[in-house]
Amino acid sequence: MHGYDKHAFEPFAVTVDLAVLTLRADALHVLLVARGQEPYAGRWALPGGFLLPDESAETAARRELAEETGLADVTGLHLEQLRTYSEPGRDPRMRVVSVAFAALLPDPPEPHGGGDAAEARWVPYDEARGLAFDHDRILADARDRVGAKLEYTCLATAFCPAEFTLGELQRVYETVWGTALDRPNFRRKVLATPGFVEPVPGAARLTGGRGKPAALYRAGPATALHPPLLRTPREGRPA
Amino acid sequence: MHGYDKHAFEPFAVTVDLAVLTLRADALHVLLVARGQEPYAGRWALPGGFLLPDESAETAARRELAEETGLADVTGLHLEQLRTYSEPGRDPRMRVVSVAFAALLPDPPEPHGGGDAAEARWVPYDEARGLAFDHDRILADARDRVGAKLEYTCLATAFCPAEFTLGELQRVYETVWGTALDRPNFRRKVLATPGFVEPVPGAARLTGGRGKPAALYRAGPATALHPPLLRTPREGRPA
DNA sequence: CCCCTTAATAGTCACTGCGACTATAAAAGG
DNA sequence: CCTTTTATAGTCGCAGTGACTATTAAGGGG
Repeated sequence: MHGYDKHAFEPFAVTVDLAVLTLRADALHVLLVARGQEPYAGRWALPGGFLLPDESAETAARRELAEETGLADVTGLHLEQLRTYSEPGRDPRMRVVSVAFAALLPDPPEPHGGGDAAEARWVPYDEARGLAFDHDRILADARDRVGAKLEYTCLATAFCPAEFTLGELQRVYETVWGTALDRPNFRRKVLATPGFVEPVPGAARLTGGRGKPAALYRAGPATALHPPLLRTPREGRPA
Repeated sequence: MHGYDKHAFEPFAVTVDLAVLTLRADALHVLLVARGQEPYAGRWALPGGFLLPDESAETAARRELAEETGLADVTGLHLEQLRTYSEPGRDPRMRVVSVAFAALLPDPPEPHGGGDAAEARWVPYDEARGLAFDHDRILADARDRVGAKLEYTCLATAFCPAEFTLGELQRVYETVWGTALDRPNFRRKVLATPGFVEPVPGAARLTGGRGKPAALYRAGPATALHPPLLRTPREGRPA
């Protein structure tokens, strides 16, 4: 009850764990670091670390994100608090309470070795199993949360660069959800939602693609989708 | 990271804070306790307390819920982890990291004095302002989360007793959302969602109400609402 | 240079879900 | 017997959307 002299309390170690997600080659990838020491030495784990004395969990998460990705500016990146994992046995050494975050990156930096991690790699989501601690669960929760928020928020643009085509935006949905979407219907829906995307004044993408050049869009001011873009899959996976 | 010998770490106090919500007289109420000591002595606060050494946050939250409500069995009650509040200045005495939960009660127990709280009261949500610490924000977050989850989950039944009428279920939505809903449309929507509610074999509520006796329903096995029950208000508040 | 492929964009059609509304049924109270 | 209250049944029309076809504009290969 908030009365420190009425109840003894145990000190806990508090960490943040980050599920850093991005899209590489039309597949959802997650940033993993190799553990160099026990426990779980040699296993892959989510990046993370301890809270410093004057940090909030959000501040610590953004600091870790900058360290691990090597990116100079992480201020614009979407950071989402998932939940806190506090089961007594989740770290075999001591009580560690961990606040988990999901981070969404538009352009993944190269397979780097930033921060103090021995090794860091982008791993396809489907191959990221057998992680250290309870990180399998944290990663699954991150994907669930992001997938759900795609339905009723404008979160998808967080996976896209500043200017993007509707095809790229659609591929975000298809990749995270693992379903194929009808292109004209997706287009109609996105453009009918005010503030979701806005066209870049006078531009079209030309020599890059194979087909007809697509118009470029920017993320709009809207944050919620009304009505939502519901997950109703067709049969196949995206080509 | 996660290498304890590479980085020093600060020990933190970890608490849980509970936004215990219920419906009394067609108004959303929250359980508050009066603080007896500094800081915020005399102010109202959300119930909560420290994690014990062998407890997860969920376990501690359920223990606190039982202590504060005085209920013998809290196993069936819905407990929802909101998020973790960890800003450095949120407790003036020391670093306290708090995992916040929302708890939903069907039948509120009488204005009790359970647990070790000096005084505990049910307070209408609209009058619960000026709480201690950052509890105003936690409470607002709780209401937002519950309101949002009513849209796309079957959470509303957590506010109802084991057997309830569709009118009671509708009043949950109207009270939490603060909007009036069309009764025939609500009924059609709920009954069209498989697994949301199921009729009690042979029962109807008789002498209690004023009008035609309503059929009784139980919560069904479904957990998600597809498609969702979107918040589209009419003009007035419920009578 | 023509044609095939690829991808973006435009448009159609029908069905579903839902908001708005009206009508009927079954109780209590005066 | 009437009014009031609440539950239940049903109707109508529109918006959103799934499924589908057509057209446009690029690149690549013969």
